[in-house]
Amino acid sequence: MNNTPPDPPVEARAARPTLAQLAHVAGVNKSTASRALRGDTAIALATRTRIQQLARELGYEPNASARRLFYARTDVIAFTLHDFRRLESGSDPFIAELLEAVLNEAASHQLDVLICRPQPGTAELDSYHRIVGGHHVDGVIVMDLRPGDPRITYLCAQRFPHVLFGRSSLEVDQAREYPYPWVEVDNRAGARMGTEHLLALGHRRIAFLGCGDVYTFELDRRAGYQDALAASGIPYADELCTPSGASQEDGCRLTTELLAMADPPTAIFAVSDVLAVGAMRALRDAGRTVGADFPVMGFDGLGLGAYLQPQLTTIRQPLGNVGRALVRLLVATLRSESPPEHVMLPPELIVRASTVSG
Amino acid sequence: MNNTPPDPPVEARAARPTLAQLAHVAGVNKSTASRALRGDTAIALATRTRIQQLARELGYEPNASARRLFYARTDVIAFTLHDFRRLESGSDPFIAELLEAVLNEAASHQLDVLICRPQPGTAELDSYHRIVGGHHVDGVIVMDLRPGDPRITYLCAQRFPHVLFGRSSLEVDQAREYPYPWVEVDNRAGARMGTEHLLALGHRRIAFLGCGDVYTFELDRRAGYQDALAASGIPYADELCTPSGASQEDGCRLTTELLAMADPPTAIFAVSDVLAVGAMRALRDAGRTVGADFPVMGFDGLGLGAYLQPQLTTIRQPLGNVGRALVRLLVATLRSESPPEHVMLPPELIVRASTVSG
DNA sequence: ATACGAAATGCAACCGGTTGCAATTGTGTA
DNA sequence: TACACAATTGCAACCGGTTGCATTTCGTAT
Repeated sequence: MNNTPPDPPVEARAARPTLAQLAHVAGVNKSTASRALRGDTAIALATRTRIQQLARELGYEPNASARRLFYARTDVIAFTLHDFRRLESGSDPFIAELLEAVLNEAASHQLDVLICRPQPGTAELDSYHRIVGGHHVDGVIVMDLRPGDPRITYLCAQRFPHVLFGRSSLEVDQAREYPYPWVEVDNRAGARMGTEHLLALGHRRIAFLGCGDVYTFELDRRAGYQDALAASGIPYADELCTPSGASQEDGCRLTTELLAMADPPTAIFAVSDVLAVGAMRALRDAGRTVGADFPVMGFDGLGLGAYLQPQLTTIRQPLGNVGRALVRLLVATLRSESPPEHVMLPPELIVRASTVSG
Repeated sequence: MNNTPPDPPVEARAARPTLAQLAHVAGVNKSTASRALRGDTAIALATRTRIQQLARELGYEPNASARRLFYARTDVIAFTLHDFRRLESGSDPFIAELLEAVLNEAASHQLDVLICRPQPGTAELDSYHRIVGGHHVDGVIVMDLRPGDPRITYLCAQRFPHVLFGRSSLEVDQAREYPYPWVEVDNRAGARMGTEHLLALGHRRIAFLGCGDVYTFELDRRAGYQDALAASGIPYADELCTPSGASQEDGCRLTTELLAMADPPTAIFAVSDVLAVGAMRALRDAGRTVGADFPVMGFDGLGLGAYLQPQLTTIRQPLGNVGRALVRLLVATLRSESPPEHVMLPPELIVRASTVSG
């Protein structure tokens, strides 16, 4: 039984032949082989099938770099992460859920996806220069936009195909159509809906837990929060809206500070589920009970919200739809099929035990 | 103020010049420009700085495809996902945590990362043929191995650089050194540790909740489970080890079936945290209390375990270390610096409220 | 002034595919 | 048998970098 010779487990290296080698074996010219493989009917059927068969036998695969060089096209798109984004489920599952949808949709368009995180210690735009200028990819998905985002400026100046998740600044986009597609969740309406939910529960001092006013999505959510207050005739209190940071720890810390105020808030609207988790921890540590007693709500609608105790009320972003739309619109732009589409998706209020008792 | 002309927001397309164009502007030959940009001291210092300066002004970036064609190297590595893996935090945060570490480590080696999910409806190996044969990437990270995994066979036959997270079959690797690096968490020891924890709590009928015997990691964990039973003189009961599937729902369903047995288990060891979550739900639905009363433990040590109510006892895999090691070893292989390293990392038992009461 | 070696730059081929066009072969018709 | 024309296939240039080697330019020693 076990008398197989002690070969190394790797066989002699398979040749992975080039087109020239394949053609040589087939006894035809490189160009003939190329046409045969692409199914060009100018090549006689017999020759065509013979070469295709041979290619299969030899395991021929066209060299991607050579092809890309000729076509000036890579069939790869980039998914670019901002510095603060983390994939780990503990800190930022948001990206993971979005990426999942992007990967699936990209696969169905025969595109590969390159994930780019800015190199630590380099300027933010460096990776864009390299990736975009060097034609590493055909298009870019950009998220976590800020007003006047320099990445957008660069991509537009280069006329490089891209799609935004979000918008870089309200003013510009309202004045004239942005010449590239974007997908956005109506953050303002969502935040208003969430704040109204807390107002309907009878709360008047509602803290707005943000991560800092840098990002457009936060500005929009803050505006929605203010809309809701104004509609109820409640004055906006700046001390209830101190920014914290993006992590759970930040949310926990700021909530502790809020509770120590002379006139503390009676409910918390967090700008993300992750911050809400931190707020819940702070409240628990302070001996408070999260729920109808002291409501906390998040924003994003991540899967983890359903695991929490109590389960988290949140504004769900349809990240699956967002991811699919991003890729679909980017593909349309690459094919320049049509003027850029701008998609605004509605968020959804999910009421759970963290704001109302079971 | 607002009297700026109604230009389109994109400026005239920046040229993104080629090397030839750059050289022409500089009044030198293509080859001189190339050498100047790479800092070749054969080029006079004055010429060199002049060309570098010009390149900066024109925003020149070398074309990646051309460079890759010449060097037969892409500086991209592939992270290949198996069919059943999902990134969403609700279903499989495992990948997200691993990927996070891989991305960071890759960035520090100046490598880009391509994420590959097999195209739906195509043979498993198709994406490997395309990516590997077509030189899309320099190396591949492979995970979710099965005994006799065809991907491994292919990669070895092609002598294509790769690194495994896990091993494809115990027998082969024990008989002789695998010629490529791998990183593994000691699944067998981990599962034994976990099972012993449940045994120490006095349990004798411990269910092993698996996702099917396809993957090596599960076979190893099952072996560790059996080791622990054997060491305590407890007979292995096949009916307590029915496989379920990979999702929460699978874990929930199988647990419900287990509870309906004539002689049901009194504790559950799940092969993954995700399955454990499903088991906990089934128990809650059945009116049982998870904890000292009916312990449930998982495997993986994902961040979500700390959010659960009760918090989940688990065997933590050091996914950060795994990810860093995978990239580091793959890079070493690409540089063929040294014979392949094989790294075995110890898992860690994290005892929380799902097996012992607070 | 002449020669000579070093310094600086240019020429051309190459990486592996693709394609316009020319050249060859083969078929049908006058 | 000769000729027109279609069907096949080959030649060569190109995509945008890189590099071996030849060539030019310069400073310096004789």
